[in-house]
Amino acid sequence: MPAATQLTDVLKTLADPTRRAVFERIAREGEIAATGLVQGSKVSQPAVSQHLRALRDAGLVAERREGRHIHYRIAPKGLGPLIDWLGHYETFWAERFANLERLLKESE
Amino acid sequence: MPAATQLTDVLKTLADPTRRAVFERIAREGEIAATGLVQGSKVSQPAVSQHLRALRDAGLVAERREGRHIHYRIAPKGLGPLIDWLGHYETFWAERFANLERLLKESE
DNA sequence: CAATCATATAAGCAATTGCTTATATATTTT
DNA sequence: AAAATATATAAGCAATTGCTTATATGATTG
Repeated sequence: MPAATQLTDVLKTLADPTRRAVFERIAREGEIAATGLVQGSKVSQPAVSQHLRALRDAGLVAERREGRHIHYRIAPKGLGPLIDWLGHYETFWAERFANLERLLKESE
Repeated sequence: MPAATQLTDVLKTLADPTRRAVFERIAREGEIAATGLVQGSKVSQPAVSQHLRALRDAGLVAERREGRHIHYRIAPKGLGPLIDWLGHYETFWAERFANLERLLKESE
C-alpha cells in the first residue's frame, strides 16, 4: 500500500471522536476485551465493533482471541505513518518537540 | 474551544488527501498565493479556496494579504494539538521518536 | 445438542463531505 | 468608472460516514 494511503487511513480513523475514544481507552487499559469497551460506551455494541474493525484495518490495534473474548491492544507501529509524516515538519514544532524530548529523558 | 475538539478538527482537516496536498505544498514553498496553489492542482479554484478555508479554520495555515493576492504559510502552532496528543503515546513509539530526536539534534 | 455469551455483519438512514458550476466580493489597472 | 484579476461564497449533488436495529456467526457451558 502507498504510504500516503496508509497515512490517510490513520488520520481518517483517528479523526472520529468516538473511535478515537475507543483507541485511547485501549491504550489506557493496556489490553481490554470488546465487551469491556462496550460497557461504559455511549454507542451500541455494533458501533463499537465497527470502530474496532476500522482501527484494526488502519493497523492501529491488534487483537488476541481468548475463548469467546477478543482482547485488543495498541499496535505500536500503527502510529508510524503519522509520526513519519510529522517528521517533515520538525522545523515548525522544534520547540514543542524539545519538551517531548525532555519528558522522554525523564521517563528513562 | 475544548482541546479534543481542536484535535478532531486538525485530524479531519488533514485526513483529506487533496487538502493535505495543499498543506504540504504550502509547507514546501514557504509562502504561496492561492493562485499558485490552483495552478497545478487537480481541482477547481473554488475547491482550493474551500480547502484553504478549512486549513485556516483548523489553525493550520495563516494568510497575508498583498494587493489582490493572498499568500498562505504554515501556522507553526497548528500541529500542536496533534503533537500533544501523540505525546501521550511516547511509550509506544519511543524508538521512532529517538530517530526524530537525532534528526533534530543534527539540524541544530 | 441446546442455550448462552461474545462479536461480527447486513440493511437502512440521516448527516456530512468534497466536488462542481455559477455568481459575488475585493483589489488593481487602464 | 470600467475592465481585469484574485479570491470567496452559494447552491446542488453524488459519495461517504457513523449510527441504529435485526440477524448471523463463533465459542463455551450445561
